[in-house]
Amino acid sequence: MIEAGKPATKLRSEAVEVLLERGLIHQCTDIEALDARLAEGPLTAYAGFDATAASLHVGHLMPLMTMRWLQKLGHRPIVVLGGGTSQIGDPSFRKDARPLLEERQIAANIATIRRSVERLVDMEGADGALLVDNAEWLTEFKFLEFLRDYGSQFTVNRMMTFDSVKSRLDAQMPLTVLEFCYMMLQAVDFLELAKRHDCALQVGGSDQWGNIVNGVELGRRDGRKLHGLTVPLLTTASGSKMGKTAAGAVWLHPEHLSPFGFWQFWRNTADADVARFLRLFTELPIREVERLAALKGAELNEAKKILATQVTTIVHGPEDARMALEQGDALFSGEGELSEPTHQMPLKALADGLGLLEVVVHTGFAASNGEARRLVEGGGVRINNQIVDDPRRRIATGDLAANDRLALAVGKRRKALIGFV
RNA sequence: GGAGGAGUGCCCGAGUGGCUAAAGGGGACGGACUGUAAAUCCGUUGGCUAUGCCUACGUUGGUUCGAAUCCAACCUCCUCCA
Repeated sequence: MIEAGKPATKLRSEAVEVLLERGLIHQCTDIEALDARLAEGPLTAYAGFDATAASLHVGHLMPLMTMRWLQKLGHRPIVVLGGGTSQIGDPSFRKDARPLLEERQIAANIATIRRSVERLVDMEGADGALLVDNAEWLTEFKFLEFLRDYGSQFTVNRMMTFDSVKSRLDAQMPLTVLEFCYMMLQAVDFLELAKRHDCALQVGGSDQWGNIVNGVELGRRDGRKLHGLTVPLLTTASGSKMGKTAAGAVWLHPEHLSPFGFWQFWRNTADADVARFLRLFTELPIREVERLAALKGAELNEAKKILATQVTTIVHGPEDARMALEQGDALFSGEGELSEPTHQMPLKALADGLGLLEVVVHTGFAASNGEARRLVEGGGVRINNQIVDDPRRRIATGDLAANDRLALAVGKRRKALIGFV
């Protein structure tokens, strides 16, 4: 296996060229072979997402952007929703087992994730992207058959060499057979997609490398040439994992993070990250990316707005992006206020006695009551533009503006308008 | 195979019986400054139905009124010897 990077020979495919240029390639099983294959003609590629949370987050955006580029360049994406694998839980690089999800929960998560995915890849037409659920085939297997057909293709020896499970074994934490088999299932997914849809490439996060390699190897035993590609781990210039804020992940689904909150996240990008993020998360021509990245000082703020608006357009659509841009401008240029609610809470809650902390947590600006309390005590929380430093403060009808709305701000940049209905 | 050292909170790392939800640093978040940036300075940094309760110092058991701290076994990593 070749780790990453630059092919020794000249590139032949536009796809590899674009993905490299965009910074979307971290590792590849065989970049030259993939390049040659992509140059030959349309290829079918897949990226899988487990339904472990109710929404995708910005970390998932990179494989999805890869899918978009491939589609744009004439290839066909398949997005696999892990209705089957989510029942197992991927142990990769995890210190302990995930709590097992209920089937109902998985189904609900999948429905939400599906909506985000449908925005990101074009499902229309005969050549459109496919959206499939691996429960379709994984739940069909009979245990003995599965063991005989696939269990014989894997050795425990090989499986234990993967870093993704090694950490768990080293830490002497239990790794159940259930979890250990996850990589087999993902490998089988790949082979199944190869058989059903002639899929020959799997794209995933760098933590998926082991799972992907297993699929490629399984394919080889079946006489197929499959390829694997990982996107880089998303980090900020300051070196920390990105996509998680103190209060949690940056969700793609509007119910979990409002389009305005999403826009704000990108608008708040550090100077040093602007160029890289424009490459990774927008589809602006490289020439334009370079022009924007070259802006100096405060002018870079324009580039950040363009970044935010572009990404928001891709994820939430042009309408929401435009509104977010307008609200952002109004909010930070002068006395403007949010005009549309970013969050909803039941009006009834007021009567029952609604605490300020609860509201802060509800907006996602704090992950727990304790954190919300600290924010309030530190003078970082404002209601209707007034700093409120009493954590026991309750929200009453009198706090609401017209239309039963409450303006809440945490820090200078995070603002919400809560609509009570 | 033998001898020694180590495993701590998101990360690094101090702590060798109560004053330890655990020094210090990084990161993150809030405040000041600014360009909704960076750097700098100040503050905060386990959870909860909260004058209390729960969870946390590799794992499991033990000693003790009381353990991250002592004992035993186990697991993993490092160094030295064979």
